[in-house]
Amino acid sequence: MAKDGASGYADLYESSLLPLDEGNEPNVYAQVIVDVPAKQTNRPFDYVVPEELRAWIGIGSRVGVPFGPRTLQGFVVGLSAKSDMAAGKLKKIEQVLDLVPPLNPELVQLADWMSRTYVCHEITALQAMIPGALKAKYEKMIAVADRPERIDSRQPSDGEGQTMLFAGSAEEDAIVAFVRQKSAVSTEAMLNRFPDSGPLLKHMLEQGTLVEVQTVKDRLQAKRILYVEPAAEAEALLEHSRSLPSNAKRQMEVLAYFSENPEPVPLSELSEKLNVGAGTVKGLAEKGWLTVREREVFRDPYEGRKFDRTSPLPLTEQQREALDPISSSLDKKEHNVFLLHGVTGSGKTEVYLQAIQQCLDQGREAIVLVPEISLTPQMVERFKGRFGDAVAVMHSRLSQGERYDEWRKIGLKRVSVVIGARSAVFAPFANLGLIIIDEEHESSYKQEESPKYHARDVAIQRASRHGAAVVLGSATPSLESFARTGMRSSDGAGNEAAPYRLLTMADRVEGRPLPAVHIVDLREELKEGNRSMFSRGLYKAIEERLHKKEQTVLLLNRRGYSTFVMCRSCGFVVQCPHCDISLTYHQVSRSMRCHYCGLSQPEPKTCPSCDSEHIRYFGTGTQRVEEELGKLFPGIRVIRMDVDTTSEKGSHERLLTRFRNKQADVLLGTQMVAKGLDFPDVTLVGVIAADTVLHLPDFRAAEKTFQLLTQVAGRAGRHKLPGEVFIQTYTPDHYSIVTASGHDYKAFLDNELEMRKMRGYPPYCELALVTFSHEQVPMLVRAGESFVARLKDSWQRSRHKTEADRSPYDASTSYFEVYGPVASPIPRIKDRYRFQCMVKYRVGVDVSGMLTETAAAFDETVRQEKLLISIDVNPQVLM
DNA sequence: TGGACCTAAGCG
DNA sequence: GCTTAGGTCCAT
Repeated sequence: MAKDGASGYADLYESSLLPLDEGNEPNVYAQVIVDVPAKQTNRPFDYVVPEELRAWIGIGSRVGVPFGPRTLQGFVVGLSAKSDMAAGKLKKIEQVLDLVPPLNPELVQLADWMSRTYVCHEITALQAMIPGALKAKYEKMIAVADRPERIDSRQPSDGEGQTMLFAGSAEEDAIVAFVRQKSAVSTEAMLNRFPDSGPLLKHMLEQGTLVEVQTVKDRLQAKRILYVEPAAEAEALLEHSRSLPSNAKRQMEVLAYFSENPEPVPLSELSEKLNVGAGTVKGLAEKGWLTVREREVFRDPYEGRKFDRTSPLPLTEQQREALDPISSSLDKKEHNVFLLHGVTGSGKTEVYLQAIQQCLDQGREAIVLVPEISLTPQMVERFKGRFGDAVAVMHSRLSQGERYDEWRKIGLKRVSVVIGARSAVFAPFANLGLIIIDEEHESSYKQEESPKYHARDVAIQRASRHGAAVVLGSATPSLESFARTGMRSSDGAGNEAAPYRLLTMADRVEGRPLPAVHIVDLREELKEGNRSMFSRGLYKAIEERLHKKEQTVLLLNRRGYSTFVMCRSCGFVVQCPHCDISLTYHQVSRSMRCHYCGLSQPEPKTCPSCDSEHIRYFGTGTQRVEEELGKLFPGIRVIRMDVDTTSEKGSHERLLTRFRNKQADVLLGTQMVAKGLDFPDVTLVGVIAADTVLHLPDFRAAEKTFQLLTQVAGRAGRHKLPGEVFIQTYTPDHYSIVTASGHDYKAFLDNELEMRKMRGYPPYCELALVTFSHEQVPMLVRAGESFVARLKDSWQRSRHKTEADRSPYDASTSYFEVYGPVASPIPRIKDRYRFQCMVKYRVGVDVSGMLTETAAAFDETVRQEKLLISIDVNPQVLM
């Protein structure tokens, strides 16, 4: 498929409904990927498109197809006039599940790219693109057996006249007629119509008069409500009204209403307005004066909310300089990737908004990705305020129905901007002009389940096919992205070609200063006898804010500090019996839970190991900080934000609104308080313990620490009042903490690149992680070692092929190393042991194919021995 | 020799 | 992934 600039896909989309190929023969064959995520079915199967469905089927259609003995959901990935299969062997597509194909040819192609790049089944990639509401649901239905003559049960053929038990053969005939008329009936509907037919049905199924068939259903239907409208002109209505008996007051009122308001109105609204019952309306409808019909409506999560319209703000010099290149890229409809490096509070959002505006003015569409937790009402408001109803919002806190409806608006061309988390990158637009990824360094853009895609890479892939621009925005760009701007290409990081263009915004708007940052050495505090979790500096600062009625944000980085239960006598830590990790203490239920397998057990009263009673939960949970705050500052109003307080739908928003309205002095929380929040009266930010992430066994630990500290520090002093930040730490000299306190990204970058280069980590190479799991360790060792050997061998052979056309002086060409197998950082999950090996390879080399092939050699073992092999290309988490 | 059980193949 | 055909093994 040629990519010919911007309009290419719009045309393709239109013509995808039965494009004709070769001599104008109609495309009667469809290539379908079926809903079976298995290696042997990971290819298209040919089906006949029946005449009557031909107008409804396009590339990207969801269909129900017979597959073996059952009916499955599938996606049409191709249409053709010919098929290699013998015509007699082909089956027909049974049903089309959507009026409009939910995917388009570009997305179908993207799924193919994903399955190759991220090593997953194509169906898995396709399913990731549609909302949960459309995931297949299979329903057993009863149909009349498809055969010329049915066995007449009234004449028993097999000895004993058992069928005589069912004397009501008339009922049998009635059932057959009923089912035949409806073509297929669910068991419930059947029992509704023939209440006591249970045993008879069973018999008819055994006899073969009736058969069970499977159909594909959606999990959810579009919401429909009843609308009422007049069936005649106003004059006629009044005429009818006069013909009513004088006591039919209600009916008259309704007719009078419609004579003045002829537009359709929801039945519920009408009954409320005129205080009439549904019966009254029904009566009028039966007389033929009114019409009642169902209409599809959207479940609008923001229904009734008014968003104040905003107009573009005048740009600062540096915003203008950042926008200009994006703008000219849009003008030319060229594919470019921009890395917008702007300090917190530099006004990145306004740049996004104006770029989107331009994109919309061109008649193209835009996608905005934000990390799940920063998709706050505040954020939504800014986009809805500027673009109104043209915006669809998609995030996990919507109900399945709401999400489905927001998504439908895209296909129905009701919206041209989508703002959402990771999966919104698949918004089925046909004419994309711009994709924005805010906080591009966030690890939540990487999906940890299959398909293990990175939204940033998928976005760039999509944009390149549309001639669209991509803007990656961050105050703390990931090293991978920064390296791709070519800033450090001299020492080999990233590609020489510098595929991304760097745009910098170094100052906050209106020249507001970045907050002053104090690093507090907790070791010193301890030495001087302060055993509290608040240093004296932070204590004084909080006290001061309380006094001045300003607000404080406190960050408790819970990772590594999660609440585990330990015995103070012997040091025993309660662990999961099936997974090698500590159980987490949940205060609400007073139980111990396993984060990995979901096991839940009561909190131990005495130590299981030494019987001591000195067993208690450890870790500075947010509750403990809250308690301590209460003790130190009596009367302080604290809002706590963590998994416990934000699990309920909408609670996240409620808490933030309360804080915004100054109903609290302190906002205390985990990572979720670090991102994107913007409150004018926050002048103090405290980090309780900065090094919790730093010591995790992850090569990105320093980067994550720097990002988190910079982000949270950016919450202070964003408006008129100046801000101040306290970072409490046991390692005050670590470069990630020192550079974060100086708001010095460049200094951090230089330090970190040095480390990465020395140790051979991204951006100096790329990684792939292969994890093996099995119930027995020896099997893992054997399989793992054999895998590594095969992989190395495979590389050796492929290298000889490619080296010929590469420069012999470029030593990095051959860079390919495999480490392991070694036990995973979490050595056991759900009673399965885990080993992993890590592959390091040169940036830009495609190792996916090699990994797929190598894994294929283990098919036998996978099937027979229940070995599991999981491949993660460019993993974010090395566990 | 019949039946329970297992495995590998095939699904259009 | 699920079903089924065909092969294996054992008890009758």
